[in-house]
Amino acid sequence: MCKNCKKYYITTPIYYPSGNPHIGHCYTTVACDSIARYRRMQGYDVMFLTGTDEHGLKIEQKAAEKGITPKEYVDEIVAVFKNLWQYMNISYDRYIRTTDDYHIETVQKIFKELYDKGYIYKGEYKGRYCTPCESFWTDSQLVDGKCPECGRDVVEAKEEAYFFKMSPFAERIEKLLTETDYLQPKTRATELVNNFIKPGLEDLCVSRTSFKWGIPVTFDEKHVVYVWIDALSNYISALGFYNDAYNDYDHYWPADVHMVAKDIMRFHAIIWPAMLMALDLPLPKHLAVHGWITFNGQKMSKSLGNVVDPLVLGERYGADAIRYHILREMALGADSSFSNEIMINRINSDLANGLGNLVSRTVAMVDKYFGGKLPTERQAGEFDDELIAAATSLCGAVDGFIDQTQLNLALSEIFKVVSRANKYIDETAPWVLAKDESNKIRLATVLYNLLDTIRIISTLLSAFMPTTMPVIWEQIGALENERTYENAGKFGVLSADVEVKKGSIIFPRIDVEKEIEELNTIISQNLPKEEKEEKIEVQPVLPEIEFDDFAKVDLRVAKVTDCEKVKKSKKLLCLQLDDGMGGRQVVSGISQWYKPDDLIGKKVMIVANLKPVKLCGVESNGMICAADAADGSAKVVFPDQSLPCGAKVR
RNA sequence: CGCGGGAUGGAGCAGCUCGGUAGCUCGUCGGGCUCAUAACCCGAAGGUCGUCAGUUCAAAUCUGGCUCCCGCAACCA
Repeated sequence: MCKNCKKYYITTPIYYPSGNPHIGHCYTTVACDSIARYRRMQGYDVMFLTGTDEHGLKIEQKAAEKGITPKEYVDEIVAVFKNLWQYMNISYDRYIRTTDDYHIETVQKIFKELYDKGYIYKGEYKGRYCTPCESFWTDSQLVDGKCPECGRDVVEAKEEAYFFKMSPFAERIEKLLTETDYLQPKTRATELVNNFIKPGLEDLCVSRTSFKWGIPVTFDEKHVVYVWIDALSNYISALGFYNDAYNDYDHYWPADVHMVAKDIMRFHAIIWPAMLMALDLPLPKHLAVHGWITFNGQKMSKSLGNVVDPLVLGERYGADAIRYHILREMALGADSSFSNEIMINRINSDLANGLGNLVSRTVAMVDKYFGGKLPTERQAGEFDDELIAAATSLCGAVDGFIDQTQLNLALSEIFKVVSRANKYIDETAPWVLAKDESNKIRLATVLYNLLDTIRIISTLLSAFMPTTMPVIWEQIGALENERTYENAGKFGVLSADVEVKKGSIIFPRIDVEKEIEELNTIISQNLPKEEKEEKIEVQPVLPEIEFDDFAKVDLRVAKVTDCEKVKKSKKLLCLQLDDGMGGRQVVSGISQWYKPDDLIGKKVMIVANLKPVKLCGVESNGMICAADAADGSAKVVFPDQSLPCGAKVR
């Protein structure tokens, strides 16, 4: 490692291993990997960190379901993650697990320091408590004011908890978001400021007593550290901050880039800076936020059966093709759609037709016209300058986009040169030159220019597609000292008598229709299996009640006379009902599954004597009976449509 | 009246800061070429730039109203 070089520290989030990795995990990781590789190529002393966030209630529960310890459970999944990263050729320097001893040590020390400094204080977490279940619920989780798990009464209760005081940092954080280039893209800054900072930063609950699978608070053993301080600290514990496992904190911190998906932007944009401020540590330089990968327009979801297994795709098309596709498709900040068709078309047009074919035809001509080895004489000609200019200026353009973490644009620049080179072949028509022996020198020049352009392209692309570029180097005869970053801005680097080696096709063209059919088959094969497995977990029957208890619930039949979406809400429909008693208005959270027209005119069952409440400012007098479907949606329970409005259900 | 982003040829996007021939990729159609992975190159068709009004000699671009989408927050009683 070069001591004089500038350092570069880049991180992915640490992923939560409550399930296997999917293509979304791949995006962040592949993007970071590409940047890390590019920086290394530029001569930076790079530290590239990834890992897993292994504590918490959900892991504890998942492990219990399988009858193994939480550690055994995460060990299994972490192996899957690491296997995928190996397959995708991820060059991380360090892999942190929050269950590692040194991380635990760091978190405990940080927690204590924040406590000693007065930023963490012991307080009370107020909520509704169900004693038999030993669980806290928020008001919104309660079902009819009772425990959603056992249906028993809950009591207003307080749980002891530690809180992190964030308000002292509000002003500095607001400035960080609005006045610096910390957040990329910056468009999201206003959103954060308006939603969280302006209303006043609330103190953050940073410990729990309700589960055990976490890092114990050293000075109060019944508490475990809750996710924020545990997970976010990984970025410095991995460097040896407050532990002896590593000792390069001083060298690498602050991070140059934390890359995250938009769902965890908030924690990295507000809580993490607040923690660092409280600890008096320097802040990371950039937070790069990218969007979701959507599948055929829908958000990825297991129940939709659209979770794309990166390994399956990789086996079919190669890890680099997958890497290329997700990097090329995803713009900083925006969502990007993923579908088999988009991916295959992209691979075909850019990789097979564009780059792969360029290499193939160039090498084939050198082989055919010169037996694989170029003569050393040259003769410049028309079109050369334009190609050379495009090739030599490429490196600078790519640098610029890498600096802004705009990898899709960097790739776009590179492929413009691929196109330019293909055009150059048409302009110079080597096959015509080859017909006349007197043009041999010119022909050699044209082919040399092409080879050297490919050398530049493939050098720059090697950060993005590390597996296949060496194959290209092999074919165009680029030696190790020729395919360096320094040479990416220069022309005429390949030796004059360069020798090519015809090889296999680098990116085979994919038969779109056939392939999509096969992928659909794979997906549909997986679907029924998943659906069977996903038969809903039948909730345990609630404790016995007396008839009198049931009689308290007044169920009625009512007809939907009108129905509309509650504006500014995603889930709520506002229904006007004819209940045979003059009508009433009910709000119901089924907007995702029912359009107003689906319900108007239908008769439904309602709970008629529920205490009225306001939802999103709209009054609701009762509730529509609905049941959970296997796919997680809700379905309204429709009574016999001939029943009169107001009929009592018994 | 919670906050923010968006609506541009069939699809996906750029252009809007600093008004003045509407650009790119894919797709479609026509032509060229034959070195190459039926790939490559050239050309064409296709857009009243969401809607209504205003400012202006001139608006995709500036101003205001409206409609619809998408995030965030809140909300499945």
